[in-house]
Amino acid sequence: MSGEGEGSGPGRRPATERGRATKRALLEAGEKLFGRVGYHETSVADLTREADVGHGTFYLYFEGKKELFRDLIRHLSHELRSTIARAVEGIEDRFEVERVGFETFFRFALEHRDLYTVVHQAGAVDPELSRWYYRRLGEGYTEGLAEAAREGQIRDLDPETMAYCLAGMGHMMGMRWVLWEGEAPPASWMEDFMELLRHGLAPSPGPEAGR
Amino acid sequence: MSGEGEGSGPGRRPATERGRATKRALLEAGEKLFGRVGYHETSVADLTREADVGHGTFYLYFEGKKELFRDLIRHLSHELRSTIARAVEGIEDRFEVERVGFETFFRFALEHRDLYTVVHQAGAVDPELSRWYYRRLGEGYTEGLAEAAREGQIRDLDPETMAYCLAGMGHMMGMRWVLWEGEAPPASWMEDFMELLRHGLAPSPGPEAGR
Amino acid sequence: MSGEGEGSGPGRRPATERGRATKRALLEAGEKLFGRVGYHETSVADLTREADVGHGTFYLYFEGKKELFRDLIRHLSHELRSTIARAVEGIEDRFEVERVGFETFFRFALEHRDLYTVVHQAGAVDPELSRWYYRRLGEGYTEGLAEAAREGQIRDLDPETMAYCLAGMGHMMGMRWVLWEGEAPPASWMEDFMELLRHGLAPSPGPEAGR
Amino acid sequence: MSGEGEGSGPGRRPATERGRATKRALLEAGEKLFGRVGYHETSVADLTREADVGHGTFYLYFEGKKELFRDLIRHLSHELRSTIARAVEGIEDRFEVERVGFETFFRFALEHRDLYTVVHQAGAVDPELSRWYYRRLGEGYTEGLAEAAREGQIRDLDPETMAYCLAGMGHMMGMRWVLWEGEAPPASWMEDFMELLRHGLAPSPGPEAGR
DNA sequence: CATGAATGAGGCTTCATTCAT
DNA sequence: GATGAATGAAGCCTCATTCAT
Repeated sequence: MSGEGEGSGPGRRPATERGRATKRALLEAGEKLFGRVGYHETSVADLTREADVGHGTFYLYFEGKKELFRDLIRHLSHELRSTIARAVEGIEDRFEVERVGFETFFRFALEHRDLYTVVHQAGAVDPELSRWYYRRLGEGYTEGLAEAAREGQIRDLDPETMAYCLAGMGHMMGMRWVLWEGEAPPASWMEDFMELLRHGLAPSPGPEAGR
Repeated sequence: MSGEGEGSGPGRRPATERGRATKRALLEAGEKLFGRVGYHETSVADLTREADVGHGTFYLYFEGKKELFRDLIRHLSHELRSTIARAVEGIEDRFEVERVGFETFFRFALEHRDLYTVVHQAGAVDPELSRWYYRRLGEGYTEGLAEAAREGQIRDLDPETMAYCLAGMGHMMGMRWVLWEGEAPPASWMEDFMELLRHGLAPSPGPEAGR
Repeated sequence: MSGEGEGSGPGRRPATERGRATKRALLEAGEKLFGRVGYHETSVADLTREADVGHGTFYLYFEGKKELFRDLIRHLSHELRSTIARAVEGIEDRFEVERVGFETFFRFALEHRDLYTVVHQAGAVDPELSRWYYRRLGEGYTEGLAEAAREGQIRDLDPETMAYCLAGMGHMMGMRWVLWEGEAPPASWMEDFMELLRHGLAPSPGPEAGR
Repeated sequence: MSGEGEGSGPGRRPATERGRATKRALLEAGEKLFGRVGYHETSVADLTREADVGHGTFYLYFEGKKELFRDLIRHLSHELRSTIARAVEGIEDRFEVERVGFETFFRFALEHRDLYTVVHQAGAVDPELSRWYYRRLGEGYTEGLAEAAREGQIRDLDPETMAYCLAGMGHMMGMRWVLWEGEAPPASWMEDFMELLRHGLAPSPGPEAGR
């Protein structure tokens, strides 16, 4: 990944099946408690209690509280990106990619609401980590938009700019609906949002007038 | 504001000029330290040391660390909204309003970088407060877009949807540039961003002539 | 009085009428708050707020919180003793003296319930003061019983022993009724109590009827 | 016990032998320091220092200072009542029960002087707890006296009244001698006290006719 | 006489982390 | 691999008291 500052590595790797189960239980406890109660409001004792393991066991698998947090973010990042990638795989039309992509994103966020909430705390827990997360997301997005632009499917603007703008819209809508209301944005919002995208991103009209 | 739950009010109000200066010094210390070091990494002792007042003095003006934080957010919210309002006052063309508005926003964020960073921690400190902040911003924005839509200046979509989308773009661009790079988004980004806005928001062309 | 330990003196004496009123207000605040909330749970700030005077004003009249407490105890001690003395003045029969004395005591405690509660904290605030209070009470009581014994009105036992025993009964009854129930001991208790005083626990002999 | 309000239970129960020893050490420290220095004058740091354990260890076994205090009172209450009960077990004559009971009480108080002193602070630390303590004591005592009255061994008065009166005498004598002088009431006091119990204040009838 | 701002020592409590079993 | 007891640094907050106005 990138500079963690103190640097680390993923705690100890569990060797036995039992160990794996323990580590998983702790990660799940982290997802649940960090998401619902907050990182700073959750103590290691809370985590081990929730995971139903001994207090000291925690340090067998993580170097500290922050590392569990990082693991969670890394995990979410990977999961989210691959889930979306899988969902849009094979779709040719870029607008369809966007529609499906965002729908997948909102559904994912909703299904992993606790985990999604965790991301929103990243900046306050470890700015570097937050940066890494968004940059990573941005890179993939930029890539996709660049290709669509090359193919003339969308307006020929700086793909990174477009990526951050689109991501921002998704971010705010996710906050507004998934985080605050606990539901996906309603159809009407999705339609208007797509309308915005469509005209905003539509390639400039063509031969005679174009740009 | 809205329901804080425990709520309370802004600590004790200073009665003398000296008191006002002390409270101001503490607020400035909070802006600086919360912004640079982070809310959870800043102790009340750090604040009083920075403000150069006795430790106990803090509690004369604030009920606790969180209240100072809230004051800061409230202050920023007000300051930001009124700064933008002043900047776009009198401008007729909605796209010009957007351009100037966002430019003002980025400049403001850059000039109050510490304070701006504080907002990004709000969700992790007090979710309710964060909600209040964004909702407040969203309301004003929605209002403006609704009017522009009524006047036919922009596409007739749900103003709230548009408000959250635009705010999201600004949010992410602010993060990318102001927070990460310490500078305003470069001109090229602003241009592409406006292009996106312009076509996305442009009123639907109507049967005969489009634009 | 006796050894205060750090010794002191009654704060500053108010010189003007206004000063006297202020000091009185503070004493009343002390009676009320110490009584209802407790000595340790009451801060000087609470006292000045209740008395509606400036915070610093307190130290014009008292050397500290403890001194106000002492003043209260001294005052109560004097008031109680003189009230009872006045009530039993002129009564010849010792049993009547006891009856009236205890009734007066309970009524007094009830009417000055806050103040009475204050005494119960004395031991925990300043053991020396508590001792002084009880010893003072004991002395007067002992005196009275000694005289009654000399006159053959009551059994010829060590008057001090009797004094402490009688005081103990009153103390516990006061606790049971005044403190816990907020009312004077009911008539039935008073009767049985007097019966006990008069004849102890031995079953009434009644040569013919016994009971 | 009864309604503590916040109530809770006795901190965490130690699971190992080592834990039990630690908790015991803390309780003993509490008995000693609360007794000699006073509840409010004793800090948790004092307690852990005396018990020779780390500061944080305290909170493994108690929810706070007050809970240790409560444990102490509960413990004393139980200990005292069972000690007296054992001492008077099998004694038929009620006056002998009283004599032995009070002697046992004074001896107990003397041997656990620190702990006994703690009780005297209960009212100032937690009025509810104090009430509980005295009521509990009163109940058992009332019971015993009621039975003796039924058997015609003692005067037929309200047993509760008698219980509180007798308890009061013991209380005050305990204060006068155990607390203030550090010794049990001298034999002369005990004799006169028993005489009082037996016959009350009425003058002894004299050989022929009394008064 | 009165005030209220200011102070800093000191109390309570939490918690990440270590370690012996 | 697992545990839970132990720790002490560090944080938050209160408050009696002083002092300049």
